[in-house]
Amino acid sequence: MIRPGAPTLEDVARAAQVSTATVSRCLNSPERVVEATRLRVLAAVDRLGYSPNFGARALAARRTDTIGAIIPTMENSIFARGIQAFQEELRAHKLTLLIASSSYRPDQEADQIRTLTARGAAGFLLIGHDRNSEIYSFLKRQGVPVLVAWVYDPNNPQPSIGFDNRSSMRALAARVIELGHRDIAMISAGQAFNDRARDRVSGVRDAMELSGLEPQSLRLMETTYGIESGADAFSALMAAETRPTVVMCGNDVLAAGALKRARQMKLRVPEDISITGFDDIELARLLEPALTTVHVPHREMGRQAARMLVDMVEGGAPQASIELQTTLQMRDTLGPPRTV
Amino acid sequence: MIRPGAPTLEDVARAAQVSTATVSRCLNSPERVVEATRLRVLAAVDRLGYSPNFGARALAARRTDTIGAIIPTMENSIFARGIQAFQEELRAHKLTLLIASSSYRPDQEADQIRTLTARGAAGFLLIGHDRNSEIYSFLKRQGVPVLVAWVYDPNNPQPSIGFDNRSSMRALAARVIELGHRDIAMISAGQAFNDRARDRVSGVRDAMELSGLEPQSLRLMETTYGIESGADAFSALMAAETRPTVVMCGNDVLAAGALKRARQMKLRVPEDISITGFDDIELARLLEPALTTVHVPHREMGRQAARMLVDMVEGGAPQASIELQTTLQMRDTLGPPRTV
DNA sequence: AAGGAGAATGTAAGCGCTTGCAAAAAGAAT
DNA sequence: ATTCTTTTTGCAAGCGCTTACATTCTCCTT
Repeated sequence: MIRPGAPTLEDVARAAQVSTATVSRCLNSPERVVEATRLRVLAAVDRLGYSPNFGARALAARRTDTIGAIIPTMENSIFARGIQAFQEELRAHKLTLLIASSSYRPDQEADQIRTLTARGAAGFLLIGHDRNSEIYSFLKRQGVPVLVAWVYDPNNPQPSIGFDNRSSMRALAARVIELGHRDIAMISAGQAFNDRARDRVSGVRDAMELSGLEPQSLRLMETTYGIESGADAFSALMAAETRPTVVMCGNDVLAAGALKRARQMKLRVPEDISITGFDDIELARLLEPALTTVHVPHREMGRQAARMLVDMVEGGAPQASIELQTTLQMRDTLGPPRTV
Repeated sequence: MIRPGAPTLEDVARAAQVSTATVSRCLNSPERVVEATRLRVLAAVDRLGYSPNFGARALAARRTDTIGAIIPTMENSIFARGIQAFQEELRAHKLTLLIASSSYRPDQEADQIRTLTARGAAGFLLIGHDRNSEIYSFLKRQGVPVLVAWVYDPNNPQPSIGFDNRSSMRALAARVIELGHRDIAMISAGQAFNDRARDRVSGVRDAMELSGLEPQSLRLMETTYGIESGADAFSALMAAETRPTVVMCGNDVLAAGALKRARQMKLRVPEDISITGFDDIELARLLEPALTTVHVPHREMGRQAARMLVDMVEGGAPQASIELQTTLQMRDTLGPPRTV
């Protein structure tokens, strides 16, 4: 795991007959070097195939220009669009983004945070508030600011940018109830260490309560993330004596699984059973019938998150959380219940 | 972009009343430190929230334990599964993977290669052979080995692991022709700097030639990557005087777009028009009707790629390319042509 | 109790880079 | 020409860490 021969600044300096300081300046503030010299140096850089050593540079300059982000999964596009926008905006600020994924596991997330910190992350974008307080204190001691995304919680002192998962889901559930559904089931991702999942469940219960339904009557199925999990949870729900008339899913991936299984079971959607999602990923429009879901402004969130985090890292000024609005995306998987 | 207060090895050493060498040993080869000392040191590490500085460590140890991978896109799951397996296998070898994406652009890929090299990548996984030779010579001068994946080309001296895109597509096209299709259209990703796309087109032409069809009669539509692009290309193809009876797509994402547009145009698949894909990503099974495509053993490829690359980085022994087999995944979007 | 082997720890050099300061070179003004 | 600026370049310290080597401490052996 060694790179013995890689050329160094000194090699370039020797080849160009200048000092290492001059080479360094050529690379970092070219205007401070007269053209003749600069050309000579850059030629040497090219000829030798020189590549600066980031570690050494960061060490000497005490600056890394690096931001870290840890997302629960890269396997699907739930976070892809937002992170893409985040990265683009960071690049405009000449910052590099280091991405890692945690597979929805708190321990892995903690690991990745340490790894990226070691590698110079000067600020972090993390998803959701829920995590061990040790991580926050570690980051505080390291002097690394954290911005939480995909949620908005004005009551949490930790700055965040995102949307109100609870009220968003409440709005969708209200629409569901308005259509006449009384027997509601829900497939949720694991609620431990996942405030988004919890809030979405609460949102459904809120709506039930507001409409005079018994919140406890919600048939809740908790499962791991993934299409197959969603499908299996759907089967379990449908195995009940009296079937629900609607299955609300905590996200589009679970909904895709539910929909797939519904088709396998020859159930017509939405005539026999309604299904809803959350996130509005690209997949939602491709499914047949197209998925009714909650649209989240991912790109906007990513872009604004980058700006906020840059401010936090540079200015150190405490940032106020920002709330983004979601919208109901009515498509074809939600209809009135069969017998109303 | 500074982290002023972050504790250093020296801070820990002082707190634990030992030398920095001992702290370093505690962290890297704990068995060389007597337990009493070790406990004291680790306690100090914990108390201070110490995190090692990767750059400094790499500098001193002349070792980075880091591998880089550059994939064309993270936006969809074409590469996700393979890279996931790749990463898991690397982790088993105590190596960290740094991932970057190039948006299918050679210049961005070159950039990312330089960036990750600077950050210590001791080996690279790259997709496909096609790239500027300068990049290869740069990497050679840096002493960084490269493994090419997602393709298998025994004629290329560069070691690779993957499958034969050309013969895989030929097999699918042969099946298409066997079903009676004579009027074949194809939607391909851009062929410039993309040997996979080129090979897949060649594969279709091969099959046509073998069956006595004129390869030049293939109606080829080249487009950028993405669902919408696939949909638009499909529209363009269908605007022709005499419509093709089958549209073969260079990958599943384009096929998803084509299928979506076909539905919008009220065409029945496969009765009115057949559509095929390539890759067999998760989406292929979710589409309605489910997509006929070529299955690629992504996980296997990722795992084996990791093993090969580790060998290359450690042993330096030149590796022989490995071929993996694809299989036809017949599902529901391919049928006989309408009038046969 | 002395000597020696082996284990535990410390000392200090140096990895490749940036940057404050000083020196040298190049113009500008007299 | 001479002096004064201003620009361009070099010198050298030091960023946080690992590791070869030197030193000290333990614990046997005799």
